Amino acid sequence: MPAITLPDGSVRDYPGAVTGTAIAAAIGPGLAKAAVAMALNGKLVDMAHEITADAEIRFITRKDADALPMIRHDAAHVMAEAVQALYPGTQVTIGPAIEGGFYYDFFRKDPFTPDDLPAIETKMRDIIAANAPFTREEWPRDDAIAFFEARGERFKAELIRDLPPNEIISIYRQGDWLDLCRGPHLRSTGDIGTAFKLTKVAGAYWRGDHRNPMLSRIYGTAWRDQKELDAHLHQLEEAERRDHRKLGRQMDLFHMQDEAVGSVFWHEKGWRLYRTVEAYMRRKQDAFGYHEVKTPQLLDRTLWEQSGHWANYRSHMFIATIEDEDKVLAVKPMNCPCHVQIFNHGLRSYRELPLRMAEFGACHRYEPSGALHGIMRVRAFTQDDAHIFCTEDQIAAETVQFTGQPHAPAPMMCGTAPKPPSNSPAPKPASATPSTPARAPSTAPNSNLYSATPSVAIGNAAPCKSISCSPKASMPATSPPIAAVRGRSCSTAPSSAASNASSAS
RNA sequence: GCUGUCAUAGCUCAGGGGUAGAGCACCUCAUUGGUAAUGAGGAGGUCGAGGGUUCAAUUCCCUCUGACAGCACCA
Repeated sequence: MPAITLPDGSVRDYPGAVTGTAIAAAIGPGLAKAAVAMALNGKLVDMAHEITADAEIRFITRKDADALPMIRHDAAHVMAEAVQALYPGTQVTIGPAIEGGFYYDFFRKDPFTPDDLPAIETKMRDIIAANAPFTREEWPRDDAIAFFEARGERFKAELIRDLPPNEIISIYRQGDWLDLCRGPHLRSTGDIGTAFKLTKVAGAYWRGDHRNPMLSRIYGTAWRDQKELDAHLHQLEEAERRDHRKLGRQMDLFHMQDEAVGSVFWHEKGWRLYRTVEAYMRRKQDAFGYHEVKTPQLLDRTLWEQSGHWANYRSHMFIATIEDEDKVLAVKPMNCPCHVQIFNHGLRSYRELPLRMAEFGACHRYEPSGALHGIMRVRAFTQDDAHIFCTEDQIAAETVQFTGQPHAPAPMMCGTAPKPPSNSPAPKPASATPSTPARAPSTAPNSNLYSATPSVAIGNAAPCKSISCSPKASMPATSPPIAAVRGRSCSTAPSSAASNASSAS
């Protein structure tokens, strides 16, 4: 005797199991026509889903935001049917909805090309026009595996085999075609509508692993109506107009050429912008108590062996040798070991901590050719890098301050810094006083000077997000353990710093 | 790196086995009231590089390099 509660609070009692379709029909023909799915106790399910217990339901129409991912997911199914109809022997794998659209990965000897898209799209429109209902079935696992294997669908069979043991194996049919799918789906292919477009083809590794076979992926975009589709396509055009590579050329800011792949030739106007940004960042980090340094770009391999970079990133490092010396140097891919060298130089006192060391470090990395992208992913770049040397006790506060800092209003004018708040661990950026001169960290042990640097690189490499700590060995035995908290992180610390370890994050 | 597409004038592109074309930009002259384009003329290219096929290659084939999209990577 399920009691169905509707969004308006009304309750309808049913003598037995009831489907969303029946409830919508009972409410009215308009809703019955418009409802394409329902939220059952907040979870999206098919209209044909049988409700057997008391529940709250809400119907989803095509106007509902929740309908959009379903439209896209269904479009992916229809695309897969179209592809298999047009290209027999093509194996299906997975096809999810994604932001802005959907894709489906296929396995096929000859990958798809953009020329194939119009035919597939036409076939999809036929399938949608046929308006075949989506129907759900639940199959025994072994039957499902046997079925897909018999059809030569080894990827699908593998997927089913790897599903958790208690997972229900559901199959969705649309006309003569079927696919393994968790659902839910719209009522029928016609519910997808016509506001979709296949956009591009691309390679993609099976299960996202480069050791696996390369699949052929087709991307599409799908929307609730033509207006939305047009708006989306328009947005893409606008984004293209604003592409930094295009603007860089139009505004004469920079260029790149084959003789220096992944490196930027800054023209006068571009370099002026660069310097403006750098000056801003330098003012900020001065004010936040960072000490700017400059370290070498070419360093002996022994240092990189110590740091662990040689073992982990050798294939991404540029190497330099000299004819009359038996030395191997590496162009630095990171600044970390260099900063540690400065910290190691001479005697240090815990009174200097936290010591925030910053550098506009010119780094080079041999990035994979396929990863290069304008001046966003390059092989030569300047890292706005920083390392914070501090006691274990200071790690939390430094980290909190660092991570909060990017959103803090700049508390300073050039050459000034905020007055350190009294010993509270959390920063109070908003209350910063802009007129207090910067304080040298060496005179302020355990102080709460604002820390952290805006971790933005100019012409950067891959994004770095983690914060890690490096133990440091050569401190006097009486001193507190030292940790290096870093803005832009590396996974390895100098191995010379083996003892006295304080580790975190 | 992988899959696919591509590489022709400064830019955006067309072309196609018989040593290259447009628009814009540029230069010259004329014009100069007019908000996305004044008129006339001119200059500008070893058709990415190297091989191969051919009487002949920018065009067809191969290799390489680079770009673009996605995937993988991203200290």
